[in-house]
Amino acid sequence: MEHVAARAGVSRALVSIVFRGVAGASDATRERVLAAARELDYRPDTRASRLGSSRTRTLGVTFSVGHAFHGDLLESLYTHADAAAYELVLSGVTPSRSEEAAVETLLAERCEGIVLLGSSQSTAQLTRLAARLPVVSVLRPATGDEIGVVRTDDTAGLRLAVEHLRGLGHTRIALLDGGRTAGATERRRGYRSAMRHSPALTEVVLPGGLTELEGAAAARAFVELGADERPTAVTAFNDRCAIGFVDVARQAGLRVPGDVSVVGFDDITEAGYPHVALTTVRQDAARLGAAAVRSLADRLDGDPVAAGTPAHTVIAPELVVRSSTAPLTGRASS
Amino acid sequence: MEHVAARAGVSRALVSIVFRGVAGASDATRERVLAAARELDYRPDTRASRLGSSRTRTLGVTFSVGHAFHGDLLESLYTHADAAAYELVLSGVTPSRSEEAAVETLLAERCEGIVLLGSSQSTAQLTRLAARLPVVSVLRPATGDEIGVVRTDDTAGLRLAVEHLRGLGHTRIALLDGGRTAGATERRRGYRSAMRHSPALTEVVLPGGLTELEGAAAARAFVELGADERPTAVTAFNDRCAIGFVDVARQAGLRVPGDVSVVGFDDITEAGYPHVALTTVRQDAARLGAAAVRSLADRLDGDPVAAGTPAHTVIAPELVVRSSTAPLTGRASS
DNA sequence: CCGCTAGGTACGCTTTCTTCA
DNA sequence: GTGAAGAAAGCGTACCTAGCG
Repeated sequence: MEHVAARAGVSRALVSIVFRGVAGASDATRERVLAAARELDYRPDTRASRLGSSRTRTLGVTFSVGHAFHGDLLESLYTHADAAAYELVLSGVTPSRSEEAAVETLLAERCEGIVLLGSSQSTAQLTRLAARLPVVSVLRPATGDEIGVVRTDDTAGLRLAVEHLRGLGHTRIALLDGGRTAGATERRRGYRSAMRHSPALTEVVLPGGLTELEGAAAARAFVELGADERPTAVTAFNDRCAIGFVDVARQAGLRVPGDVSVVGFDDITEAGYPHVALTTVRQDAARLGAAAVRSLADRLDGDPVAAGTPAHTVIAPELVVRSSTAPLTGRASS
Repeated sequence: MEHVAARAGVSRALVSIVFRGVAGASDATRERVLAAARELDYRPDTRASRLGSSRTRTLGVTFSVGHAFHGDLLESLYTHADAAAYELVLSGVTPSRSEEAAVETLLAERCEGIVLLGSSQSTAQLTRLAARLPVVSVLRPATGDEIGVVRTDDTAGLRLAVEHLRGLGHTRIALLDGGRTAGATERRRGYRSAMRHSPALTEVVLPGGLTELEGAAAARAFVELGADERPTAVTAFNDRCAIGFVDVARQAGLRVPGDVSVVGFDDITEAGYPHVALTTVRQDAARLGAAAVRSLADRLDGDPVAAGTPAHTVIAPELVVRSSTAPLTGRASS
């Protein structure tokens, strides 16, 4: 920094002013400083700047590595954090690296707030963490006043799915359940409430899960059902589960959507590929990420309204109709 | 830190010694300090520790968010960095956040070395970066003495695939090419050299790519080929491409492996699912990650042998035979 | 020699102050 | 009033030295 100051013929304080982008330097000087920095290949040391200032302006994020939808969320988080003048520090969760460990490193980095993507921590753990610094849980509903929540209206999402299938004439509609995964309870509730809305509908809940593997297993169970009692439509916990289901159903000779209509959840990139063309309930990654950053930024930047109990932002899902669903035909099963 | 010292009845220097895990404190004191820290919920500030010491003991990693195989690599990197007493700082690449930007933030964090996963930077950029600090490119071959490379032997991988198919009696074997992606050139070379090994083999190169989308497109082109000239086997750029190909081929009425055998590359988790059961060339994520960390650690920890030209580590791939390949039958096409 | 204290400097910045043109 | 210099304190550690029992 001193070298840059010397080269630009200014004081070190000026260099600091220029790099922080605050007022106090003329455009000419600003350009001179930046030129000197470029020539010396200098860039401010983020460790030192965070130490020096009272604020670190850093948000921590835990995410599951290799999780497609988390990738979409990260993209949105990067964009909105940048716009709000925050930096992101990432901490990955892997089969051998727990979410707790990931959070530990974020705390040691002294980030000011934490975004948890699809957290699997207990409410007690979340509450303890939220007592320490602002926390927002994305995709996972959480109780407690201290913790911000940003999620899709899962219940409404499943209602959309069921309504869509009912509108196509289906009455026996199965749910591929998500078990104890984040959001699964809400989706089950949405399914049940939509199904009970009309007495003509028959509920069938099959164990599903997060991945194609569980969708495939569910499809095998589905095929085992006699043609008479077999549902004519299925709404899955998520897209990957739906895709696994479709694969195995087709391998077993069922036509999709001819014999069974399938609806997913998330709208991951793959769902939109022409050869997949999965009808699904879209979660809006862009808005989820924006809301997560806003939740933390509002609290950190001292918005007195937000300072109290953090809001629970629930974003409306959207049904995306593609080619995995079709009207019920006379012969429901082959 | 001062509070912890006071609570444990020791000096600040002792607290530092305990948390750095260096010699100079008795076990009893060590326990007392840790207990005090636990009670006060104290943990050392990594920003400050890195500032204070001459070494940051930090490795930067760029990766593509949502990329399944990068997730596997990250897991391995976390494990081995930890073992080598380095911390990892992650910087994600997204459609709207370039690899250059990702590297910038890593440099500003003052990490001591950089791991690039599937870099798409030019050789000139890589060379410039490598002149600044130790760099290792994983999955992407790179020329230049300054830059470490850790990759799978892509050429050998495609030879394995072709040999496997030839051993099953196939002679018309197509390649779904990866274009300009990292490693594609090497795989193409492996394909060509293996095919030319035997005059009986007929080369067919179709444009493929990284995702199911491109595999699906290749399958459409494949189906268009007359049954006579249509290859009986396909080796794809990677698993996702292979999976897209299989999906569309089956939708078009071709049997896999009855009418066409398919080999992938990578061995992503999905390839091993029973309903997918893709024969593929496995890249060993665990060893790739280990080698990447070792490459940097050797150079950083002053191993005089490694200090010169960093090694190019090439890891042997392994053929994993599942159910997407079968012997050529009398009627090669339906 | 070990375990420890006490006090210092260093790290690379931020931030605030006063001063000057 | 605005742009800038220069000084000084501080951030939370690491690390060193001197010294004590």
